[in-house]
Amino acid sequence: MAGDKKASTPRRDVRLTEAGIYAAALTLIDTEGVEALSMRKLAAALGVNPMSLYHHVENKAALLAGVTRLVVTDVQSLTPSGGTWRDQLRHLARDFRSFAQAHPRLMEYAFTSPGLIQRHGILWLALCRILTEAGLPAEDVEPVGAVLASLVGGLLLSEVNGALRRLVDPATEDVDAATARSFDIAVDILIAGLEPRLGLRR
Amino acid sequence: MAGDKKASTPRRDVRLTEAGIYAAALTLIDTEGVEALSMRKLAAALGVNPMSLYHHVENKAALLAGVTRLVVTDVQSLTPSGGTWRDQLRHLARDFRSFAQAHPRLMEYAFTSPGLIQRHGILWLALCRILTEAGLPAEDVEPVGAVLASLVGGLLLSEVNGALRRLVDPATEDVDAATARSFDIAVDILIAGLEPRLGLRR
DNA sequence: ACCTGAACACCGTTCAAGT
DNA sequence: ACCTGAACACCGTTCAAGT
Repeated sequence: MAGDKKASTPRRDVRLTEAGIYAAALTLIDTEGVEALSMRKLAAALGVNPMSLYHHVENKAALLAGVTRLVVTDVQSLTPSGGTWRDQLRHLARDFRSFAQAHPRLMEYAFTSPGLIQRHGILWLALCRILTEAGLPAEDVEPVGAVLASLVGGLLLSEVNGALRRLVDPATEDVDAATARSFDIAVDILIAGLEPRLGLRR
Repeated sequence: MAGDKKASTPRRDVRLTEAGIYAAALTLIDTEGVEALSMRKLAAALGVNPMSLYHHVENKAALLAGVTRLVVTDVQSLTPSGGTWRDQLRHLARDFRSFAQAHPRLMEYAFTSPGLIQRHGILWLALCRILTEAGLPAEDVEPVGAVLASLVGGLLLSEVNGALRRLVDPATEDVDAATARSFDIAVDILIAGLEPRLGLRR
């Protein structure tokens, strides 16, 4: 109703800002995919000269990194909450998944390049805390955590890029249910697989 | 000694062929990465006009798919062999890993796009067979197999793109040993996690 | 300080023309 | 049949110039 031709942000002369650029880039990515994002198209969406972007963003790589950072730090809402370590791990995995599903096109890129899960990032710290509380020996927490994060990341990537859908029987009618089930299976396997590594205390 | 400027293949007038194009593309990818592969550079490496490629390959996407297929069907050497299902699964995982490590730059791309692991492909069939023989209920074989493939794929991607290296303590001196250990941890977790899903027979 | 136009060195791909 | 040159519609980015 507002702007038909100029996408959703006709912010003509509103003064360019780094955050504004990231926001516009994100909606472009969500709509058309990362491969469709170009500095020139982004500038056009913002109603600005392509070169103006370079005053706020170093280059395209930095732009993509910035957008990813913006989205990933948005997941602050991780509820560590109580429950058994199993429940907490399951909860964390779900958070990770819904975060991936919020911006699947971006995730296709983000999972590919390293640095999605940051050391000292929220996901990482939460994961390590849960593993420690579960009774995993201290020296195993980081290596096992890294492995778990990579495994789950891979699963989410397969879900997001359709590889999982292609592997599971293609005749499935309810795709969403099938991939949700896949996710549950994965988390169950990982939790059960963790069990023997924990200390004697349950 | 032979050709210094023209890369390794100075195949001037040897008549262009689909296989030759794939081979040249693969060495280019192995050397400089997928993002450095362009139709024009590839043509230059072959000593040929860029447009000539289009007589043997539909477009760049088909080229990449072809190179991936070429490499992936090269892993025929999967030794199903005997041993417990645990050993066989471990063996299969290692095959998958060494295949990823043979062409890491290509894998960065291949893991990202769906279709690396094909239904009815060798890896997939071997995986399903092992799971069946392990005693996994028949209706679980495909969903669990899809999940395992995605999980391991994610781990290998993290290894290949450096995400894993970044997550595990960056002060590690022997990086290869650390990522090899990560892989062993992952496979152990997956095998242990599979255990409770198997039938009563061991 | 912020923005811009012109320009450079690239892309993938189409198409009509050559042999 | 196979190859090519010119051309089209794009890229990211630099740089000197404008306000």
